[in-house]
Amino acid sequence: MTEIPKVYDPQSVETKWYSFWEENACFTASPERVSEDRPAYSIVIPPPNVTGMLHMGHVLNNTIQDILARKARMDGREVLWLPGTDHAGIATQNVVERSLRKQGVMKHRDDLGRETLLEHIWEWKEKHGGIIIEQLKKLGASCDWSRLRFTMDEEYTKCVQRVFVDLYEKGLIYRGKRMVNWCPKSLTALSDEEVIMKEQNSRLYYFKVQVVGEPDTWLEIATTRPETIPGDSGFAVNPNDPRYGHLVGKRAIRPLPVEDQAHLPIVADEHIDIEFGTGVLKVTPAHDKADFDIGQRHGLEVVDVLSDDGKMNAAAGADLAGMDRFEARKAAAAKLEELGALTRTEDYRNNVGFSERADVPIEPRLSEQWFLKYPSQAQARDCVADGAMKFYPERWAKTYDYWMGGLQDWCISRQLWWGHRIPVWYRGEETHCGLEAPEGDGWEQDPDVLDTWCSSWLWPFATMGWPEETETLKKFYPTTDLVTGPDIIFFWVARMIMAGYEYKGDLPFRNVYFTGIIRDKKGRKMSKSLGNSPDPLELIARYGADALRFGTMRSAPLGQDVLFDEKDVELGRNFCNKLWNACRFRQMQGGETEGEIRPELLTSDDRWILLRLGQAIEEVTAAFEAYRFTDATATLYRFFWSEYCDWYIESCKATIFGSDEARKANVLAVVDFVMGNTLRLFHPFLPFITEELWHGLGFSSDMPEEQGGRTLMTARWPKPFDSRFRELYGLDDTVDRLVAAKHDLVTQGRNLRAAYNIPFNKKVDYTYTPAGGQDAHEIEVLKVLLNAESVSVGMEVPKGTPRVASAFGDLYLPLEGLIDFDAERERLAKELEKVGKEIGKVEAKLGNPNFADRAPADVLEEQRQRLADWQAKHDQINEAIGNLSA
RNA sequence: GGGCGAAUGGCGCAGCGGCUAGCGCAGCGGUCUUACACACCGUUGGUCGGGGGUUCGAAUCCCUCUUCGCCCA
Repeated sequence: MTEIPKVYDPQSVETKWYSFWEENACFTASPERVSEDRPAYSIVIPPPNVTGMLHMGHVLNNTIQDILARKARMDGREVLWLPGTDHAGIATQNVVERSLRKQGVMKHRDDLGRETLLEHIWEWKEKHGGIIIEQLKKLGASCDWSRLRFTMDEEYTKCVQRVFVDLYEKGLIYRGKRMVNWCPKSLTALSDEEVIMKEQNSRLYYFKVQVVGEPDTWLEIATTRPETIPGDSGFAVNPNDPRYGHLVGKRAIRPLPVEDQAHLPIVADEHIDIEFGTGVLKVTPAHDKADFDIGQRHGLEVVDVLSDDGKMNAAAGADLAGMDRFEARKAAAAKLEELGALTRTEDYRNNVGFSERADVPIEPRLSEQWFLKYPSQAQARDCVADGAMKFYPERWAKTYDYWMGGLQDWCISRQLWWGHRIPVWYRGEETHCGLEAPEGDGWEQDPDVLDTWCSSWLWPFATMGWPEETETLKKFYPTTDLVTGPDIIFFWVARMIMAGYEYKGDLPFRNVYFTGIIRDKKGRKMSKSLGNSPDPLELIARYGADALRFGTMRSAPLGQDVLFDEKDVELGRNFCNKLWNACRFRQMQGGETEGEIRPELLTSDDRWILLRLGQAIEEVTAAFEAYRFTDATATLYRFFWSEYCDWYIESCKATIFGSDEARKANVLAVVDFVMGNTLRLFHPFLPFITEELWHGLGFSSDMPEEQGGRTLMTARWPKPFDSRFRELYGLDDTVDRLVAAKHDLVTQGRNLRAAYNIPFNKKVDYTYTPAGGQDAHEIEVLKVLLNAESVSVGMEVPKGTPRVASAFGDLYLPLEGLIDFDAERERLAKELEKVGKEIGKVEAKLGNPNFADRAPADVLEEQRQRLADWQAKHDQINEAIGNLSA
C-alpha cells in the first residue's frame, strides 16, 4: 500500500483476497481442531438449485451466513460452513426439456427415453451446475468448498435410499391409491405444500336436473366446473335441509353426456353446506377431494373424465372428449343451455389451487402414489415450543406449531425422471423395497422419483457423512444456525427437524434465522416478468461485493421484508470509500504502526473516542447475540462515520498538524488502536476491504500468525473494555460530558457563521471564554473544528456581539461593526421561546402533586436536573439579549 | 372465515411506560477547507393511522375501528 488512490477500487482487491483465503485454506473446517477452547460452529447452506443463478434472495441469505461464520471465526471457533446444491427435480427437468425441445432434439421426453434424457440433464448440470457456486464466491462466501455436496451425489443418494427403506420397514412409508394434487402441465403428483391457493374471478353455473319418475320435480345445482358433470355419480344434500329431505333415496337424471344421461342417487351427507349455492351438491368423486370422501361414504362410482394432461377423455362424452378442461367448461355450459338445463350464471370469487412450479390450476386426481407418515413428530414440535430450538424472529414458532399440529401424510412420489428413484421393485404381486435390486429375473423398478424435499430434509447430516459416525458429525452436529426464508418453513425446515430427530436423535440446528423477502423499493416481489430483479453480479461489478453486502444488511431488519433500492448499494460503496480514505489519511501521517498509548498524553478527544469505541464494541456484540444485523450496521455507521471521522479525526488534526511530536505520536497510537478495532468490527460485513486495509496499514505484522497475522479473518473479536482499561486511560462519564459540550459549542459556533451567511471556507476570528480552566490544546481544537482564523481568549467584545454558549464555555463571533442588532435579537428571541416552552413542560410535570408522589425518585431527580439546566440556558440567553440593548 | 405482522417527518426504519421522538436517504442553503465532492458544514420537515381506556405520565400497555401485507382454510 504505497501510493493509495483517492477512490477505492474493489475489483482487484476482492479477487486478490478471495484467492488468498482459498489458497491458504482459511475456510476449511477440521474436526481435529475442535476442543473445549475452540468450540465448533457450524451452518449448512440452504442448497440453491444446481442450475440456478444468484439472485437478491441468495445475496441476503448468504451474506447473513457469511457474517455469522466470519464472526464465529473471530470468536476463536472452528467454523464449518457447509455448501452444496440441490437437484431441484421439477425445475431442472423442465429447464432441460424446454431447451431440448427448442433445439429440436425431442418433442416429448418419451422420444428420448429415460436414460438418454438423464444423460442430457447430467450434461446440463456439469455445464451450469458450478455457476451459482462461483457467484457465491464473488459475494465473499467463506464456505468450506472442499466439502461441496450435491443432493444427487452417490453418497447422498445412498442416504436417501437408506432412509426410504428404513421408513418403509417402519411402516411409515406406504403406497396407496388416493386423491392427490396433480399438475397437468408437469404431469406429476405434488404435495399439499406445492399447491398455492389463489383467489380467482370465476363463474357459478346453475343448472337443473330432473328427479326420476317425477317430471315436475327439479333440483337446481350450482357448480364452478360444469365440464365435470359427466364424471358425476350422485347428488348430495344436507340431511337437515328441509327443502330436500323428502328426495333422499330417490334418483335424478345427469344431463351430460347427452348420450349417457345416467340416473344418479340422491344422498344425504352432513358435510353439505346448506348455505352454498342451492344446497345441492353434484358429487364428482374422481375430481374433487371432498367429493371423493362423500363418494366413499355412500358407495358412489368413481368416473374419471380427465386425462393426465388436463384434457377431457372419452368418458366425458363425444361433445367434450379431447377438449382442454377450460375449453370444455364453456362447451359444457353451452350444452346445458342447449338442453334448457342451464338456469342462470353469476360471477363468483373462489379459491383455486395452483401448481407452485408450473403455475396452472392443479387437478385433484385419484392416483397410486407413495406416502410418508412423518416420523418424530412430537419431538420436532416440542423442541421449538419449549425453546430448545430458537426461531428468529420468534413469531414463526407459532406458524410452525400450527402446521405441526395438523400434519397430513406427505405424497413423496413424483412422475419425473430427474431425482432419486424409488428403491422399490415389483414382480407380479411381489414387492421388494431395498438398497439393491432383488435377485432373480423379471423385477421392475418403480419408475417414479422422490420429491426433492424428500432428499433435502436429510441435508444437515447427510452432508456430513451419515450414516457413518464421522468425526465431522461428532463435532459439528447439531449445527449452530440455519438461515433461510420463511417461505420454506414447511417444505424444508420442519421436515429437517423431524429427520434430525429420527436419524440423529437430536435437533439439526439450534437457531433458525428467517430472513425477510426481498422486494423492490415499491414493495413488489422481485420477479423476472416485472424486470425489477437486479443482477447481483452486475451490482458487484459496479459497486463491489462489500458495498452490496453492507447496503443489503443495512436495509434488512430482523423480521421484515427488505425493500431493495440500488441506492443502498451506492451507500455501501460510499461507506467503503470513506473507510478507505480514513485509512489513507492515517497512512499519510507515517510514523510507527500501533505505537504504545501513553495515558498521560491523552487529550479529551482521545479519551472520548476510546469511550465511543468501547460503546460500539458493546453494541455490535450485543446486536450479534440477538441476530440484529441491521442494528450492528447502524452502530458501525454511526461510530465510524459520525463519531470517528466527523469529530475525532477532525479534532486530532490540531495535534497532527501541530508541533508537539510526543503528543502527535500518541494520537497516532490512538488512531491505530481505534482503526485496528474498527476493522475487526467491520470484517464480517466488509471482508474484502477490511482485509486489504488490515495488511495495508501494517496491523498484521505484529500479530500472532493465527490471530490476525496471516489474515484478519482470524484476528480476535474486540472485547468490551474492562474496568482496569478504563481506569488506566481515564475513560469515564466526565469525558463524555465535556466533549459533548465541546461539540455542542462548535455546532452552535458553526451555526452562527451560517446564520450570518459566512461561507465555511472563509476564515473568521472567534472569541472564546472557557468554562473551566484555559487549555491551549482545547483552543487549538476549537480553531480547527470551527475552521477559524483565530480563537482569542478573554478578549472584550463589543456589546451585542453574537454569542453562543454551552458547558464548555462562551463563544463570540465578532463582526466588526456589522452587527445586525435586530437579527441577533430575533435569533435569541426564538431560542428563548423554545427554551421557555421546555421549562413550562418540566414545571408542569414537577408541579403535579401526583407526579411528585408516585414517580420514582430517580425520575424525579432527573426532571429537577433538567429544569435547572433549562433555566441556566434561559438566563444565558436573557443576558445576551440584555447585552444587545445595553 | 382463522392466525400473524405492519401503520412514526417525502421515502426506508429505530424507539416498545418517563431524556427536547431519534437515524439514514432525499430536500434546501453554503463549501473543491492539504483523507474522502462516493466528501464537508449548516438546515427545513413529525399533534407517532382514527377513536376510547389504564396511568402521576403513553409513540410505547389494553380495547375498538380503518388500511396494507403474509400464512392457513
